Amino acid sequence: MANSPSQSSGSSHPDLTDPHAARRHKLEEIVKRGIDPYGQRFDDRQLVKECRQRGSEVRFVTQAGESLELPDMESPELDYRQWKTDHGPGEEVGPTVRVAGRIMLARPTGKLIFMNLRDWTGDIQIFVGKKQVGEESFELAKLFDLGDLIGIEGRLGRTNTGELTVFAEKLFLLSKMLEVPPEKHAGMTNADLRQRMRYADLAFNDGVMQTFLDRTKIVKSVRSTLDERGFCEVEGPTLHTIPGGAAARPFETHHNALDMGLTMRIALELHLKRLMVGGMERVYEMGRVYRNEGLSPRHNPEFTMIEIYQAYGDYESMMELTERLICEAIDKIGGGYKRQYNGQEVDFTPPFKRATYAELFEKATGIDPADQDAVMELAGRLKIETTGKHPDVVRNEIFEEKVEDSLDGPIFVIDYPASICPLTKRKRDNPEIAERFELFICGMELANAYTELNDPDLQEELFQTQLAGLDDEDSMAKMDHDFVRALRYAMPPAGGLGIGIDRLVMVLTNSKSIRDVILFPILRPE
RNA sequence: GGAAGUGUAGCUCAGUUGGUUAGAGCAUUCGACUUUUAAUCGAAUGGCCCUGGGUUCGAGUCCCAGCACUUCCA
Repeated sequence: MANSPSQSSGSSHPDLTDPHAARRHKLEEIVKRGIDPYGQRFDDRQLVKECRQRGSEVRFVTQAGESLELPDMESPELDYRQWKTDHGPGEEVGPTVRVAGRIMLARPTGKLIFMNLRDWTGDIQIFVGKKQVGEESFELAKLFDLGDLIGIEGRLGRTNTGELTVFAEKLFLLSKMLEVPPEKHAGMTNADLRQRMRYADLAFNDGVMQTFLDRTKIVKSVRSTLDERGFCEVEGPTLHTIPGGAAARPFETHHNALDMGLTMRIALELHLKRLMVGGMERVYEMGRVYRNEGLSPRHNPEFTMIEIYQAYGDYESMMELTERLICEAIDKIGGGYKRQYNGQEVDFTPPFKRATYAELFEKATGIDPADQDAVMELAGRLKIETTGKHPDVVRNEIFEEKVEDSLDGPIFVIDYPASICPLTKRKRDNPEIAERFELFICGMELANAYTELNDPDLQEELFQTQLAGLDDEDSMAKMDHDFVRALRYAMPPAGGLGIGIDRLVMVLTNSKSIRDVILFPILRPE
C-alpha cells in the first residue's frame, strides 16, 4: 500500500509524475515561499452548512445600484444566465465568509480554479480567479492538491449556473496532504482498506461521516430517553473476576501486582442487579463488552451494549420502553418510521407487532412445540443433531433455523420456554413459560428482555444446573457466589432490557455490516 | 471450522482458447482555456499481474500450496 517513495526532500531529480513525489515537491515550493504548509489557527470561520443558510442573503446589484432578490435557484425552468442578461448588467453581492475544509474536487481552467471544499457539514464550491486574488495567491492555489486542508475568505455569491459559491479573496493552506486520495468517483471500495484507514474512509467516501454522526445521535438519544425517565447511568467494571451474565467465551487477561487472572466482561447484567439490590431503582449502563468468538457481519469481538433495569417493572414495561428508545432515536436522526434496510421496508410505527414463541413456532413448522415427539422427529428431518440434547434446546435450534431469519419485524417474540431462560421469572399461571421477549428486525436479534429472577435460592440452583450442563470448553464459567449473596439482600422484582447498540445503529443507518458502524473494528495486523 | 469468490498502476477496474511489447478511466506531469461542477481537449509518466512451487516451447491466464480480503454457512 501507500508506500510513498518519500524521495528525500533534496533529491535532485524527483519524478514529478509520481503523485507522491509531486506532492512533496509542491510542499517544498510552498516552504520556499515562506508559507507554513501546516497552517495556523483559523478564527471566525463559518461551517459550510451556515454558509448555505446565508446563501439567501446574496443579492444581485445592478450597475444602476439597484439591489434585486435572486430568483428561485431550485426552479427547474430557471435559466439563470438568461435571468442575469435580462436584469443586468450587474453582479452578485453576498456576505463575506471564512470557510475551512478539504479540497475534494478541483477544476482549473487556465486563470481560474473552481474547487469543491468539504467540511463535516457539507460541500461548497470555491471560485479562485487570478485577477481576483492576485498573482501571488493564485500561484499558491496552483500548489494545492486534492485532499489538502485549506481556508478561504471571500464573498458568497452565485456563478452563472446559479451555484452558491465562495468567491475567494484570501487563501490559507491549513494542512498539506502527502498521500494520494482515492479515485474520485468510486472512492475507496476495498472493505479492509476502508476499516484499516478509517480516516481516509471518513474523509473521502460518501455517507460514512453521516453514518457515524447518526450513531452519535442515536447513542445520545437513548441516554436522554432514559435520563428523562429517571434512569441513572453508571459505570461497572470491565475487568471481571468471574465472567457472567451471558453465555460467551471471555477474553482473559492478568493483573500483575495482584498476580491474578481477570476476564474482560461479557455482559453488564450482574453488577447492575447488585446496584438494584443497593437501591438504584432505575439504572443502566451503556458500554463495551467483549466476547472471544468468531467474526461475522453481525459480530465484532468488542461491541456496545446497553442494559437497563427498572425496579418494580416487568418485561411488559420493557417492551414499551424499547419502542420509546427506538422511536425517539429515529426522531433524532430523521427519515421517518418507514425505513429501508437491505432493500426492504421496515415500519417502526409503534406499537411493534407481538407474537408468542409458541405461535410463531407452530406457524413456521406446523408442529405444536409442546409435542416433544413431533419436535424430535422434525429435528431429524432438518438434520439437527439431537443426541444428548434436551428437547427444549433442540426445539430452540429449530426455532432459530425456521423462524428467526424470516422475522422482518420489528416484532417482539414473547413468552419463551422457561428451560432456555434460566435467569427469568416464570409466568404466574404457567411455570413452563418464561417472561422474556426478544426484538427481531430483519432476522436480526436487536433486544432481549426479561422479568428478572430475584429468588436467590432458585438463582443458585439454576446456576448449578447451568454449570453442570456445560462441556469442558465452557467450564471457565463459575458460580458467582457474591451475586447470589447480593440477591439474598433482596432485589426488587424488575424488568431488565439489553439492546445491541451496534445492531440498532446498523438497522437505523441501513448498514449491512457491523463493521460499517464501528469506527475501528478488529483487524489483523497489517 | 466448511464452501464459494476476489487479489493486475497511488485509486477504480478490463484482460478472450495459454501466444509477441499487460490495457482503460481517475490521479500525477507538461501544454491550451476567467463561470466550471465527474470541467473539456492534446501529450507523457506510472506494473514484483498477492507469495511460493509446478505443467508448458511459452503462464496475468492452467494446476498445487500458502497469505489476505469478501460473501454465505457452522
